[in-house]
Amino acid sequence: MGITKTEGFTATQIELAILAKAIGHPARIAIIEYLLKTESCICGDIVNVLPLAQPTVSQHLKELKNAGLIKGNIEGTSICYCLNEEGFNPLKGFFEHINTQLTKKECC
Amino acid sequence: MGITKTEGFTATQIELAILAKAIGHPARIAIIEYLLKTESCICGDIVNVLPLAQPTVSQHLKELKNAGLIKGNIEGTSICYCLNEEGFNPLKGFFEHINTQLTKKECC
DNA sequence: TATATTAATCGTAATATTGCAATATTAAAA
DNA sequence: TTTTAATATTGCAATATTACGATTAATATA
Repeated sequence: MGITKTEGFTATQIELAILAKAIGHPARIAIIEYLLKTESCICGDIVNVLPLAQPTVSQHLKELKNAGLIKGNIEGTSICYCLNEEGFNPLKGFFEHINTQLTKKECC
Repeated sequence: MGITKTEGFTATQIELAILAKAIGHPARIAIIEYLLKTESCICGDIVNVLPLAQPTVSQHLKELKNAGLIKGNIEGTSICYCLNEEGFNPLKGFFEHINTQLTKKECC
């Protein structure tokens, strides 16, 4: 079907899935890494860094923005994108949870 | 196109994307959570916990297995699935990296 | 051996994603 | 006001994903 069933899952599970899915593309990983290492929150030269056409990059930026992982500020003709710290919190918590639980058990 | 371009991205970026994508579905989040909290690595009753049909669950398990996030051991007619600790390391590292880098900068 | 039981696989319909060319939009600069 | 520059949006085509019924495969058990 291509459509993801949501009934029967918790809001947290759905939220985590949406966030992980947003990160689940090399271009979007690359964008996050770029925004992480750039001093000033650089804008549209993200396009020059990625091996993708401008509309495609714009689309990926939109998805990260929808997921709440980045935010964009208009600055003249260009737009300053940067990471949204709080956006990462649910996933951060999830991995911390995995980390503490996993060490307690050994099976298979 | 639906096909993800990989040329131009680093192996790490592609690896992280594949892992994040594998986690990017409520059912697969639910499976991970279930395996985390279950003492013994319980098997096919994962199907009973999820609001999805057995073939669908089987498919999700396969994807988690392909990504290296879980492993399965045959036990008679049933299969014992459990988390693969090392499989989470790349993402764990990625989020630690984000965490340390993010606090250093404040913009937008 | 016949029969359950459990889980994987196949086939398929519905929908989502990815990528890009073409075009539109927006705001600065000339 | 025209032009230019930077981004977003639209409209596809190609491919991937999701979900499930039907079936198969594999192993216990009677």
